Formats: sequence, structure tokens, C-alpha cells
Amino acid sequence: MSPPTDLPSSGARAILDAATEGFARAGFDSVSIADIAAQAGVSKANIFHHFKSKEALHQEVLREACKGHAEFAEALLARTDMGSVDKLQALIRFDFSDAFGHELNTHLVVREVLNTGCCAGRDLVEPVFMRNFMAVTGIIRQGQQNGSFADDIDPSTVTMMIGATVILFFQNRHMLDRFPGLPGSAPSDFYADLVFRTILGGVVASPSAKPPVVTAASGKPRAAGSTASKSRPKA
Amino acid sequence: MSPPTDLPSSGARAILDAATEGFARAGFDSVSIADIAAQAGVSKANIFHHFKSKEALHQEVLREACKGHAEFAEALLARTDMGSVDKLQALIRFDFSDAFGHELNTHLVVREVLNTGCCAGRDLVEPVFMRNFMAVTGIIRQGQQNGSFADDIDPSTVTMMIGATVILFFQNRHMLDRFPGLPGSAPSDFYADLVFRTILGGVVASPSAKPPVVTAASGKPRAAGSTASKSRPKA
DNA sequence: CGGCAGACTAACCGATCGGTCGGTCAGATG
DNA sequence: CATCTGACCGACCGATCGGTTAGTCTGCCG
Repeated sequence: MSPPTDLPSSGARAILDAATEGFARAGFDSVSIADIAAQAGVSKANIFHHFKSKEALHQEVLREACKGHAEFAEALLARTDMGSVDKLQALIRFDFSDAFGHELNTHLVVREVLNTGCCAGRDLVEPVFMRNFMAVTGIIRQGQQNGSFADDIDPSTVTMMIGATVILFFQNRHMLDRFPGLPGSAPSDFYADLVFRTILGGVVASPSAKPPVVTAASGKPRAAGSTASKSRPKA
Repeated sequence: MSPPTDLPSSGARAILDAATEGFARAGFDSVSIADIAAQAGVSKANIFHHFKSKEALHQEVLREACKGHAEFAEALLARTDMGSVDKLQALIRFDFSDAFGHELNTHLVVREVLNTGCCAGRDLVEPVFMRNFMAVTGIIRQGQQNGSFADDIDPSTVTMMIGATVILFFQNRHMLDRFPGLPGSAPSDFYADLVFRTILGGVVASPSAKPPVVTAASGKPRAAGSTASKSRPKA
């Protein structure tokens, strides 16, 4: 299946591939060692020859899955030849193409993030998640400092919105055409730019006539302060 | 065997509660009937007296979890005494308080959405998901028609961004304070308004300043349905 | 009282779980 | 040649899985 990338022998490689596919598709508890062995074309015992336990195999699969994910955002943060707006677009495009281009890995990581606290794999995924998070907030803060982005938006919030949106688009990638206005199969850049434009400009119609908050022009970094401000829908 | 939709007896109620907690925390395959029985304080066989199988119990738990979720957005869509901006804020606030206020249900539904295609419960969750989706896009389209929201944003994209952000905030609710600038424990309205403001105004600094994009200032609703319209920043 | 229905359980079933054990086999090394 | 090593496997283990059976207990209707 995959080219032998690392030290694992061809047998171990087949086991890792089969385990990746199984864990991504069904989750740790839902795929058995027997399933993986059958899929990999090896015996059950051979799996325990290469990996000391099912959990160790899972850890190895996760380690492979999230290897080198945060590097792109960190490199982007360090670049000096790009504007912040362009960086933001490049970031969102990368996130989309990375998620859509490595479906198994994305599925694995999403599954792991879901099991907050209770899963051992969290210790593996979370550092990568955190590194990426810090890099993205850094890019947004850069933009605030050089005047590209509004001072009163919260970088953490924007970062979470981007990450969350990529994940939800990914999870619904096979039924996007059931959402009015969205094509089912489009290059991931299409969705990326859709999201990029929305994140950048917001949804409000006119830049000046808007009733609510966010009059960024004031230039004073209000930071994250009061929660409620404007008119109160009673709902 | 009690009828599926009637009010369950005290025993069945305890089983449903225990199953809800177990399925939400660990997932279908990771919690056993024995676990649920112990948690509910009944015998294993009694579970099969009230529910014909583990899968049927799971279905019942899911049915309870997503009961009446789409109603709020649909009611909001129908209201005529609120502006679209206020509707958007009310919607996001509701989504946050609903997710944070019913942790088990939220966890269950997120877990089910993750298993796209392969899980029987999808047929139960997806209609609710779809109804809510249609109502939210309807609210945004209302705003576009009455001039509150920009014509060139895509309602489906905005809807997915809102839903995705709520979920990611929820999943990381216990470590929000590890994200710089975000308090760990805050009323859900705090996060809701943070997201609301970002969605509404976007991240760009000044409506007419340096960034090439988003010069929506022309003030005339372009009235075109096309999603791609304005100038195109290239990465 | 007897009859009956539903809530409930201990004990059990075959299947499958993660994991182990003893051993085969190919190839490198001497 | 003999020896060793690591990849590999069939058979097996105890535990646990979802689910069944046979039966107990309780309350209600006649």
C-alpha cells in the first residue's frame, strides 16, 4: 500500500497501514487485532511480535498520523515576505488540503480529540495541536500588530473557528452537496477560500452602518473584556 | 418490553441514564452491557428485558439526546419582531448554552456525527442536524434579503462555521484557559458573543484600508447569488 | 384463593476479545 | 557445516463480550 517510509519492515508496515485504516474508520475499541491481522495479511501473533500491545500499536499509528503537522503554520509565522492576510489565506488553504488529502490521519486525530481526558493518545496529539494553535494565533497577532487585522478580535477565538470549520467541512465532505449552495466535490481550495473570505470580512453587510460592536476603527485594543454589550434578544 | 417512546419505568430510566453516560463518555463499543447494568444498579438480563438489544438501547439513547434540538432555530426563523443581527446572536448564544448545558447529549451527538456512514444512529441524528441546518441558513438568508448581511457570503458556509465552532469550544471546554486570552470557566454567553462578534465583523482591520479584499463599501447589495465575487487575494 | 403479567435476577451460552506459547523457517555469520 | 536471530504462525488461554434461559418475586384482577 504505502511505500516503506521508515524502519518498519514490510510486515510491520502492512500492520501499521491496516491498523491506521481500522482505527480511523471504526475507532480503537471497535477494531480487533484479528481484524487488523486479516487486513494486513499476517497472523495475529505477528502483530504482538512487532508491537508489544494493541495500545502500543495505537500509539505508533497516532505518532505517524500527526507527524509534522504543526510545521507549516510555524514556518508561515516566521516568514517576512508575506502579508498577514495572505498568510491567513495560505493557512486555511493548507488546513483544508491537509485534512482532505490525508483522510485517515484526519479521522484519527479528530477521533482522538473527541476523547478528551480519557484516552492515552491525547498526550500524543495534544502537543501537536497546541503547537499549531500557538503558531496560528501568532500569525493573527502579527496581523493585529501590523494593522491588517482588527485589534478587538480574539486570536484564540479565530484560531478555534478556523480549525473547527475545517474539521466540520471534512466530516461532512461526502454530503456537502446536500447543503444548498455547496458543491459536493470541489478542490479543497474552493472551501478554503469560502471560509477565508467569511472569516476575513464577516457577515455584516455594510462596514459602517452596522449596529453592533466591532467598530474596529477606534483603534483602541479593547481586548477581551465585557461579554454582553449590544441590544439583547430575549429569545 | 416497554414501548419505545413512552415514559420509562424507574428501572428503565436508570438504564437509559447509565447508558447515556456510558455511550457519551466512551462510545458504543467501549461500554459493555455489564458496565451499564452495574452503573444502573440492575442486572444485565434486566437490560434485555427493557431493550431488545444493545443497539436498540443505543438508538433510544440517541433519540432522547437529540429530541427537540432544531426547534429553537426554526422558531427564531419564524419570528418577525427581531432583526437578523439579533437573531444571529440569539442563535449562537443558544447553541453554546445548549451544548454546554447538556454535555452528555452534546458528546453523544458529536460522536455520532463522527461516524459518518457506518453507524445506524446516523439516520437518527442526521435529520435533526439537517433541520437545524436549514433553519440557520434560512435566518442568514433573511438577513441577506433585508440588507443586514452581505450578499456575497455563503449561508451554508457561515452555518457550518457556527456549528463547528460551538463543537470545538465544547470539546475543549476543560482546557480553554490554556489558550491564551480565553478564560477557563466563563458563562457560555461569553464564548458565544466572542464568536458572534467575529462572525459578524470578520477579522480584517479597516473596511477600506490596506487589505485588498472585502471592500464591500459600495453599499449596493450586489444581489447576485454567486459566492465568488470580490477581488481575490492570492496566497 | 388462583391465575397472570411484568419487573427482575443468577446462571449460563457460544463467540470473540487481547495476549501467550512453542515452534518453523530463511538468512546472515562464524 | 553449526549457530544464532528475527519474522512469522497455529493453537491455545482466561476473560469478557452480547445475549438467553429458567425461574423468582410482587402486585393486580377475578
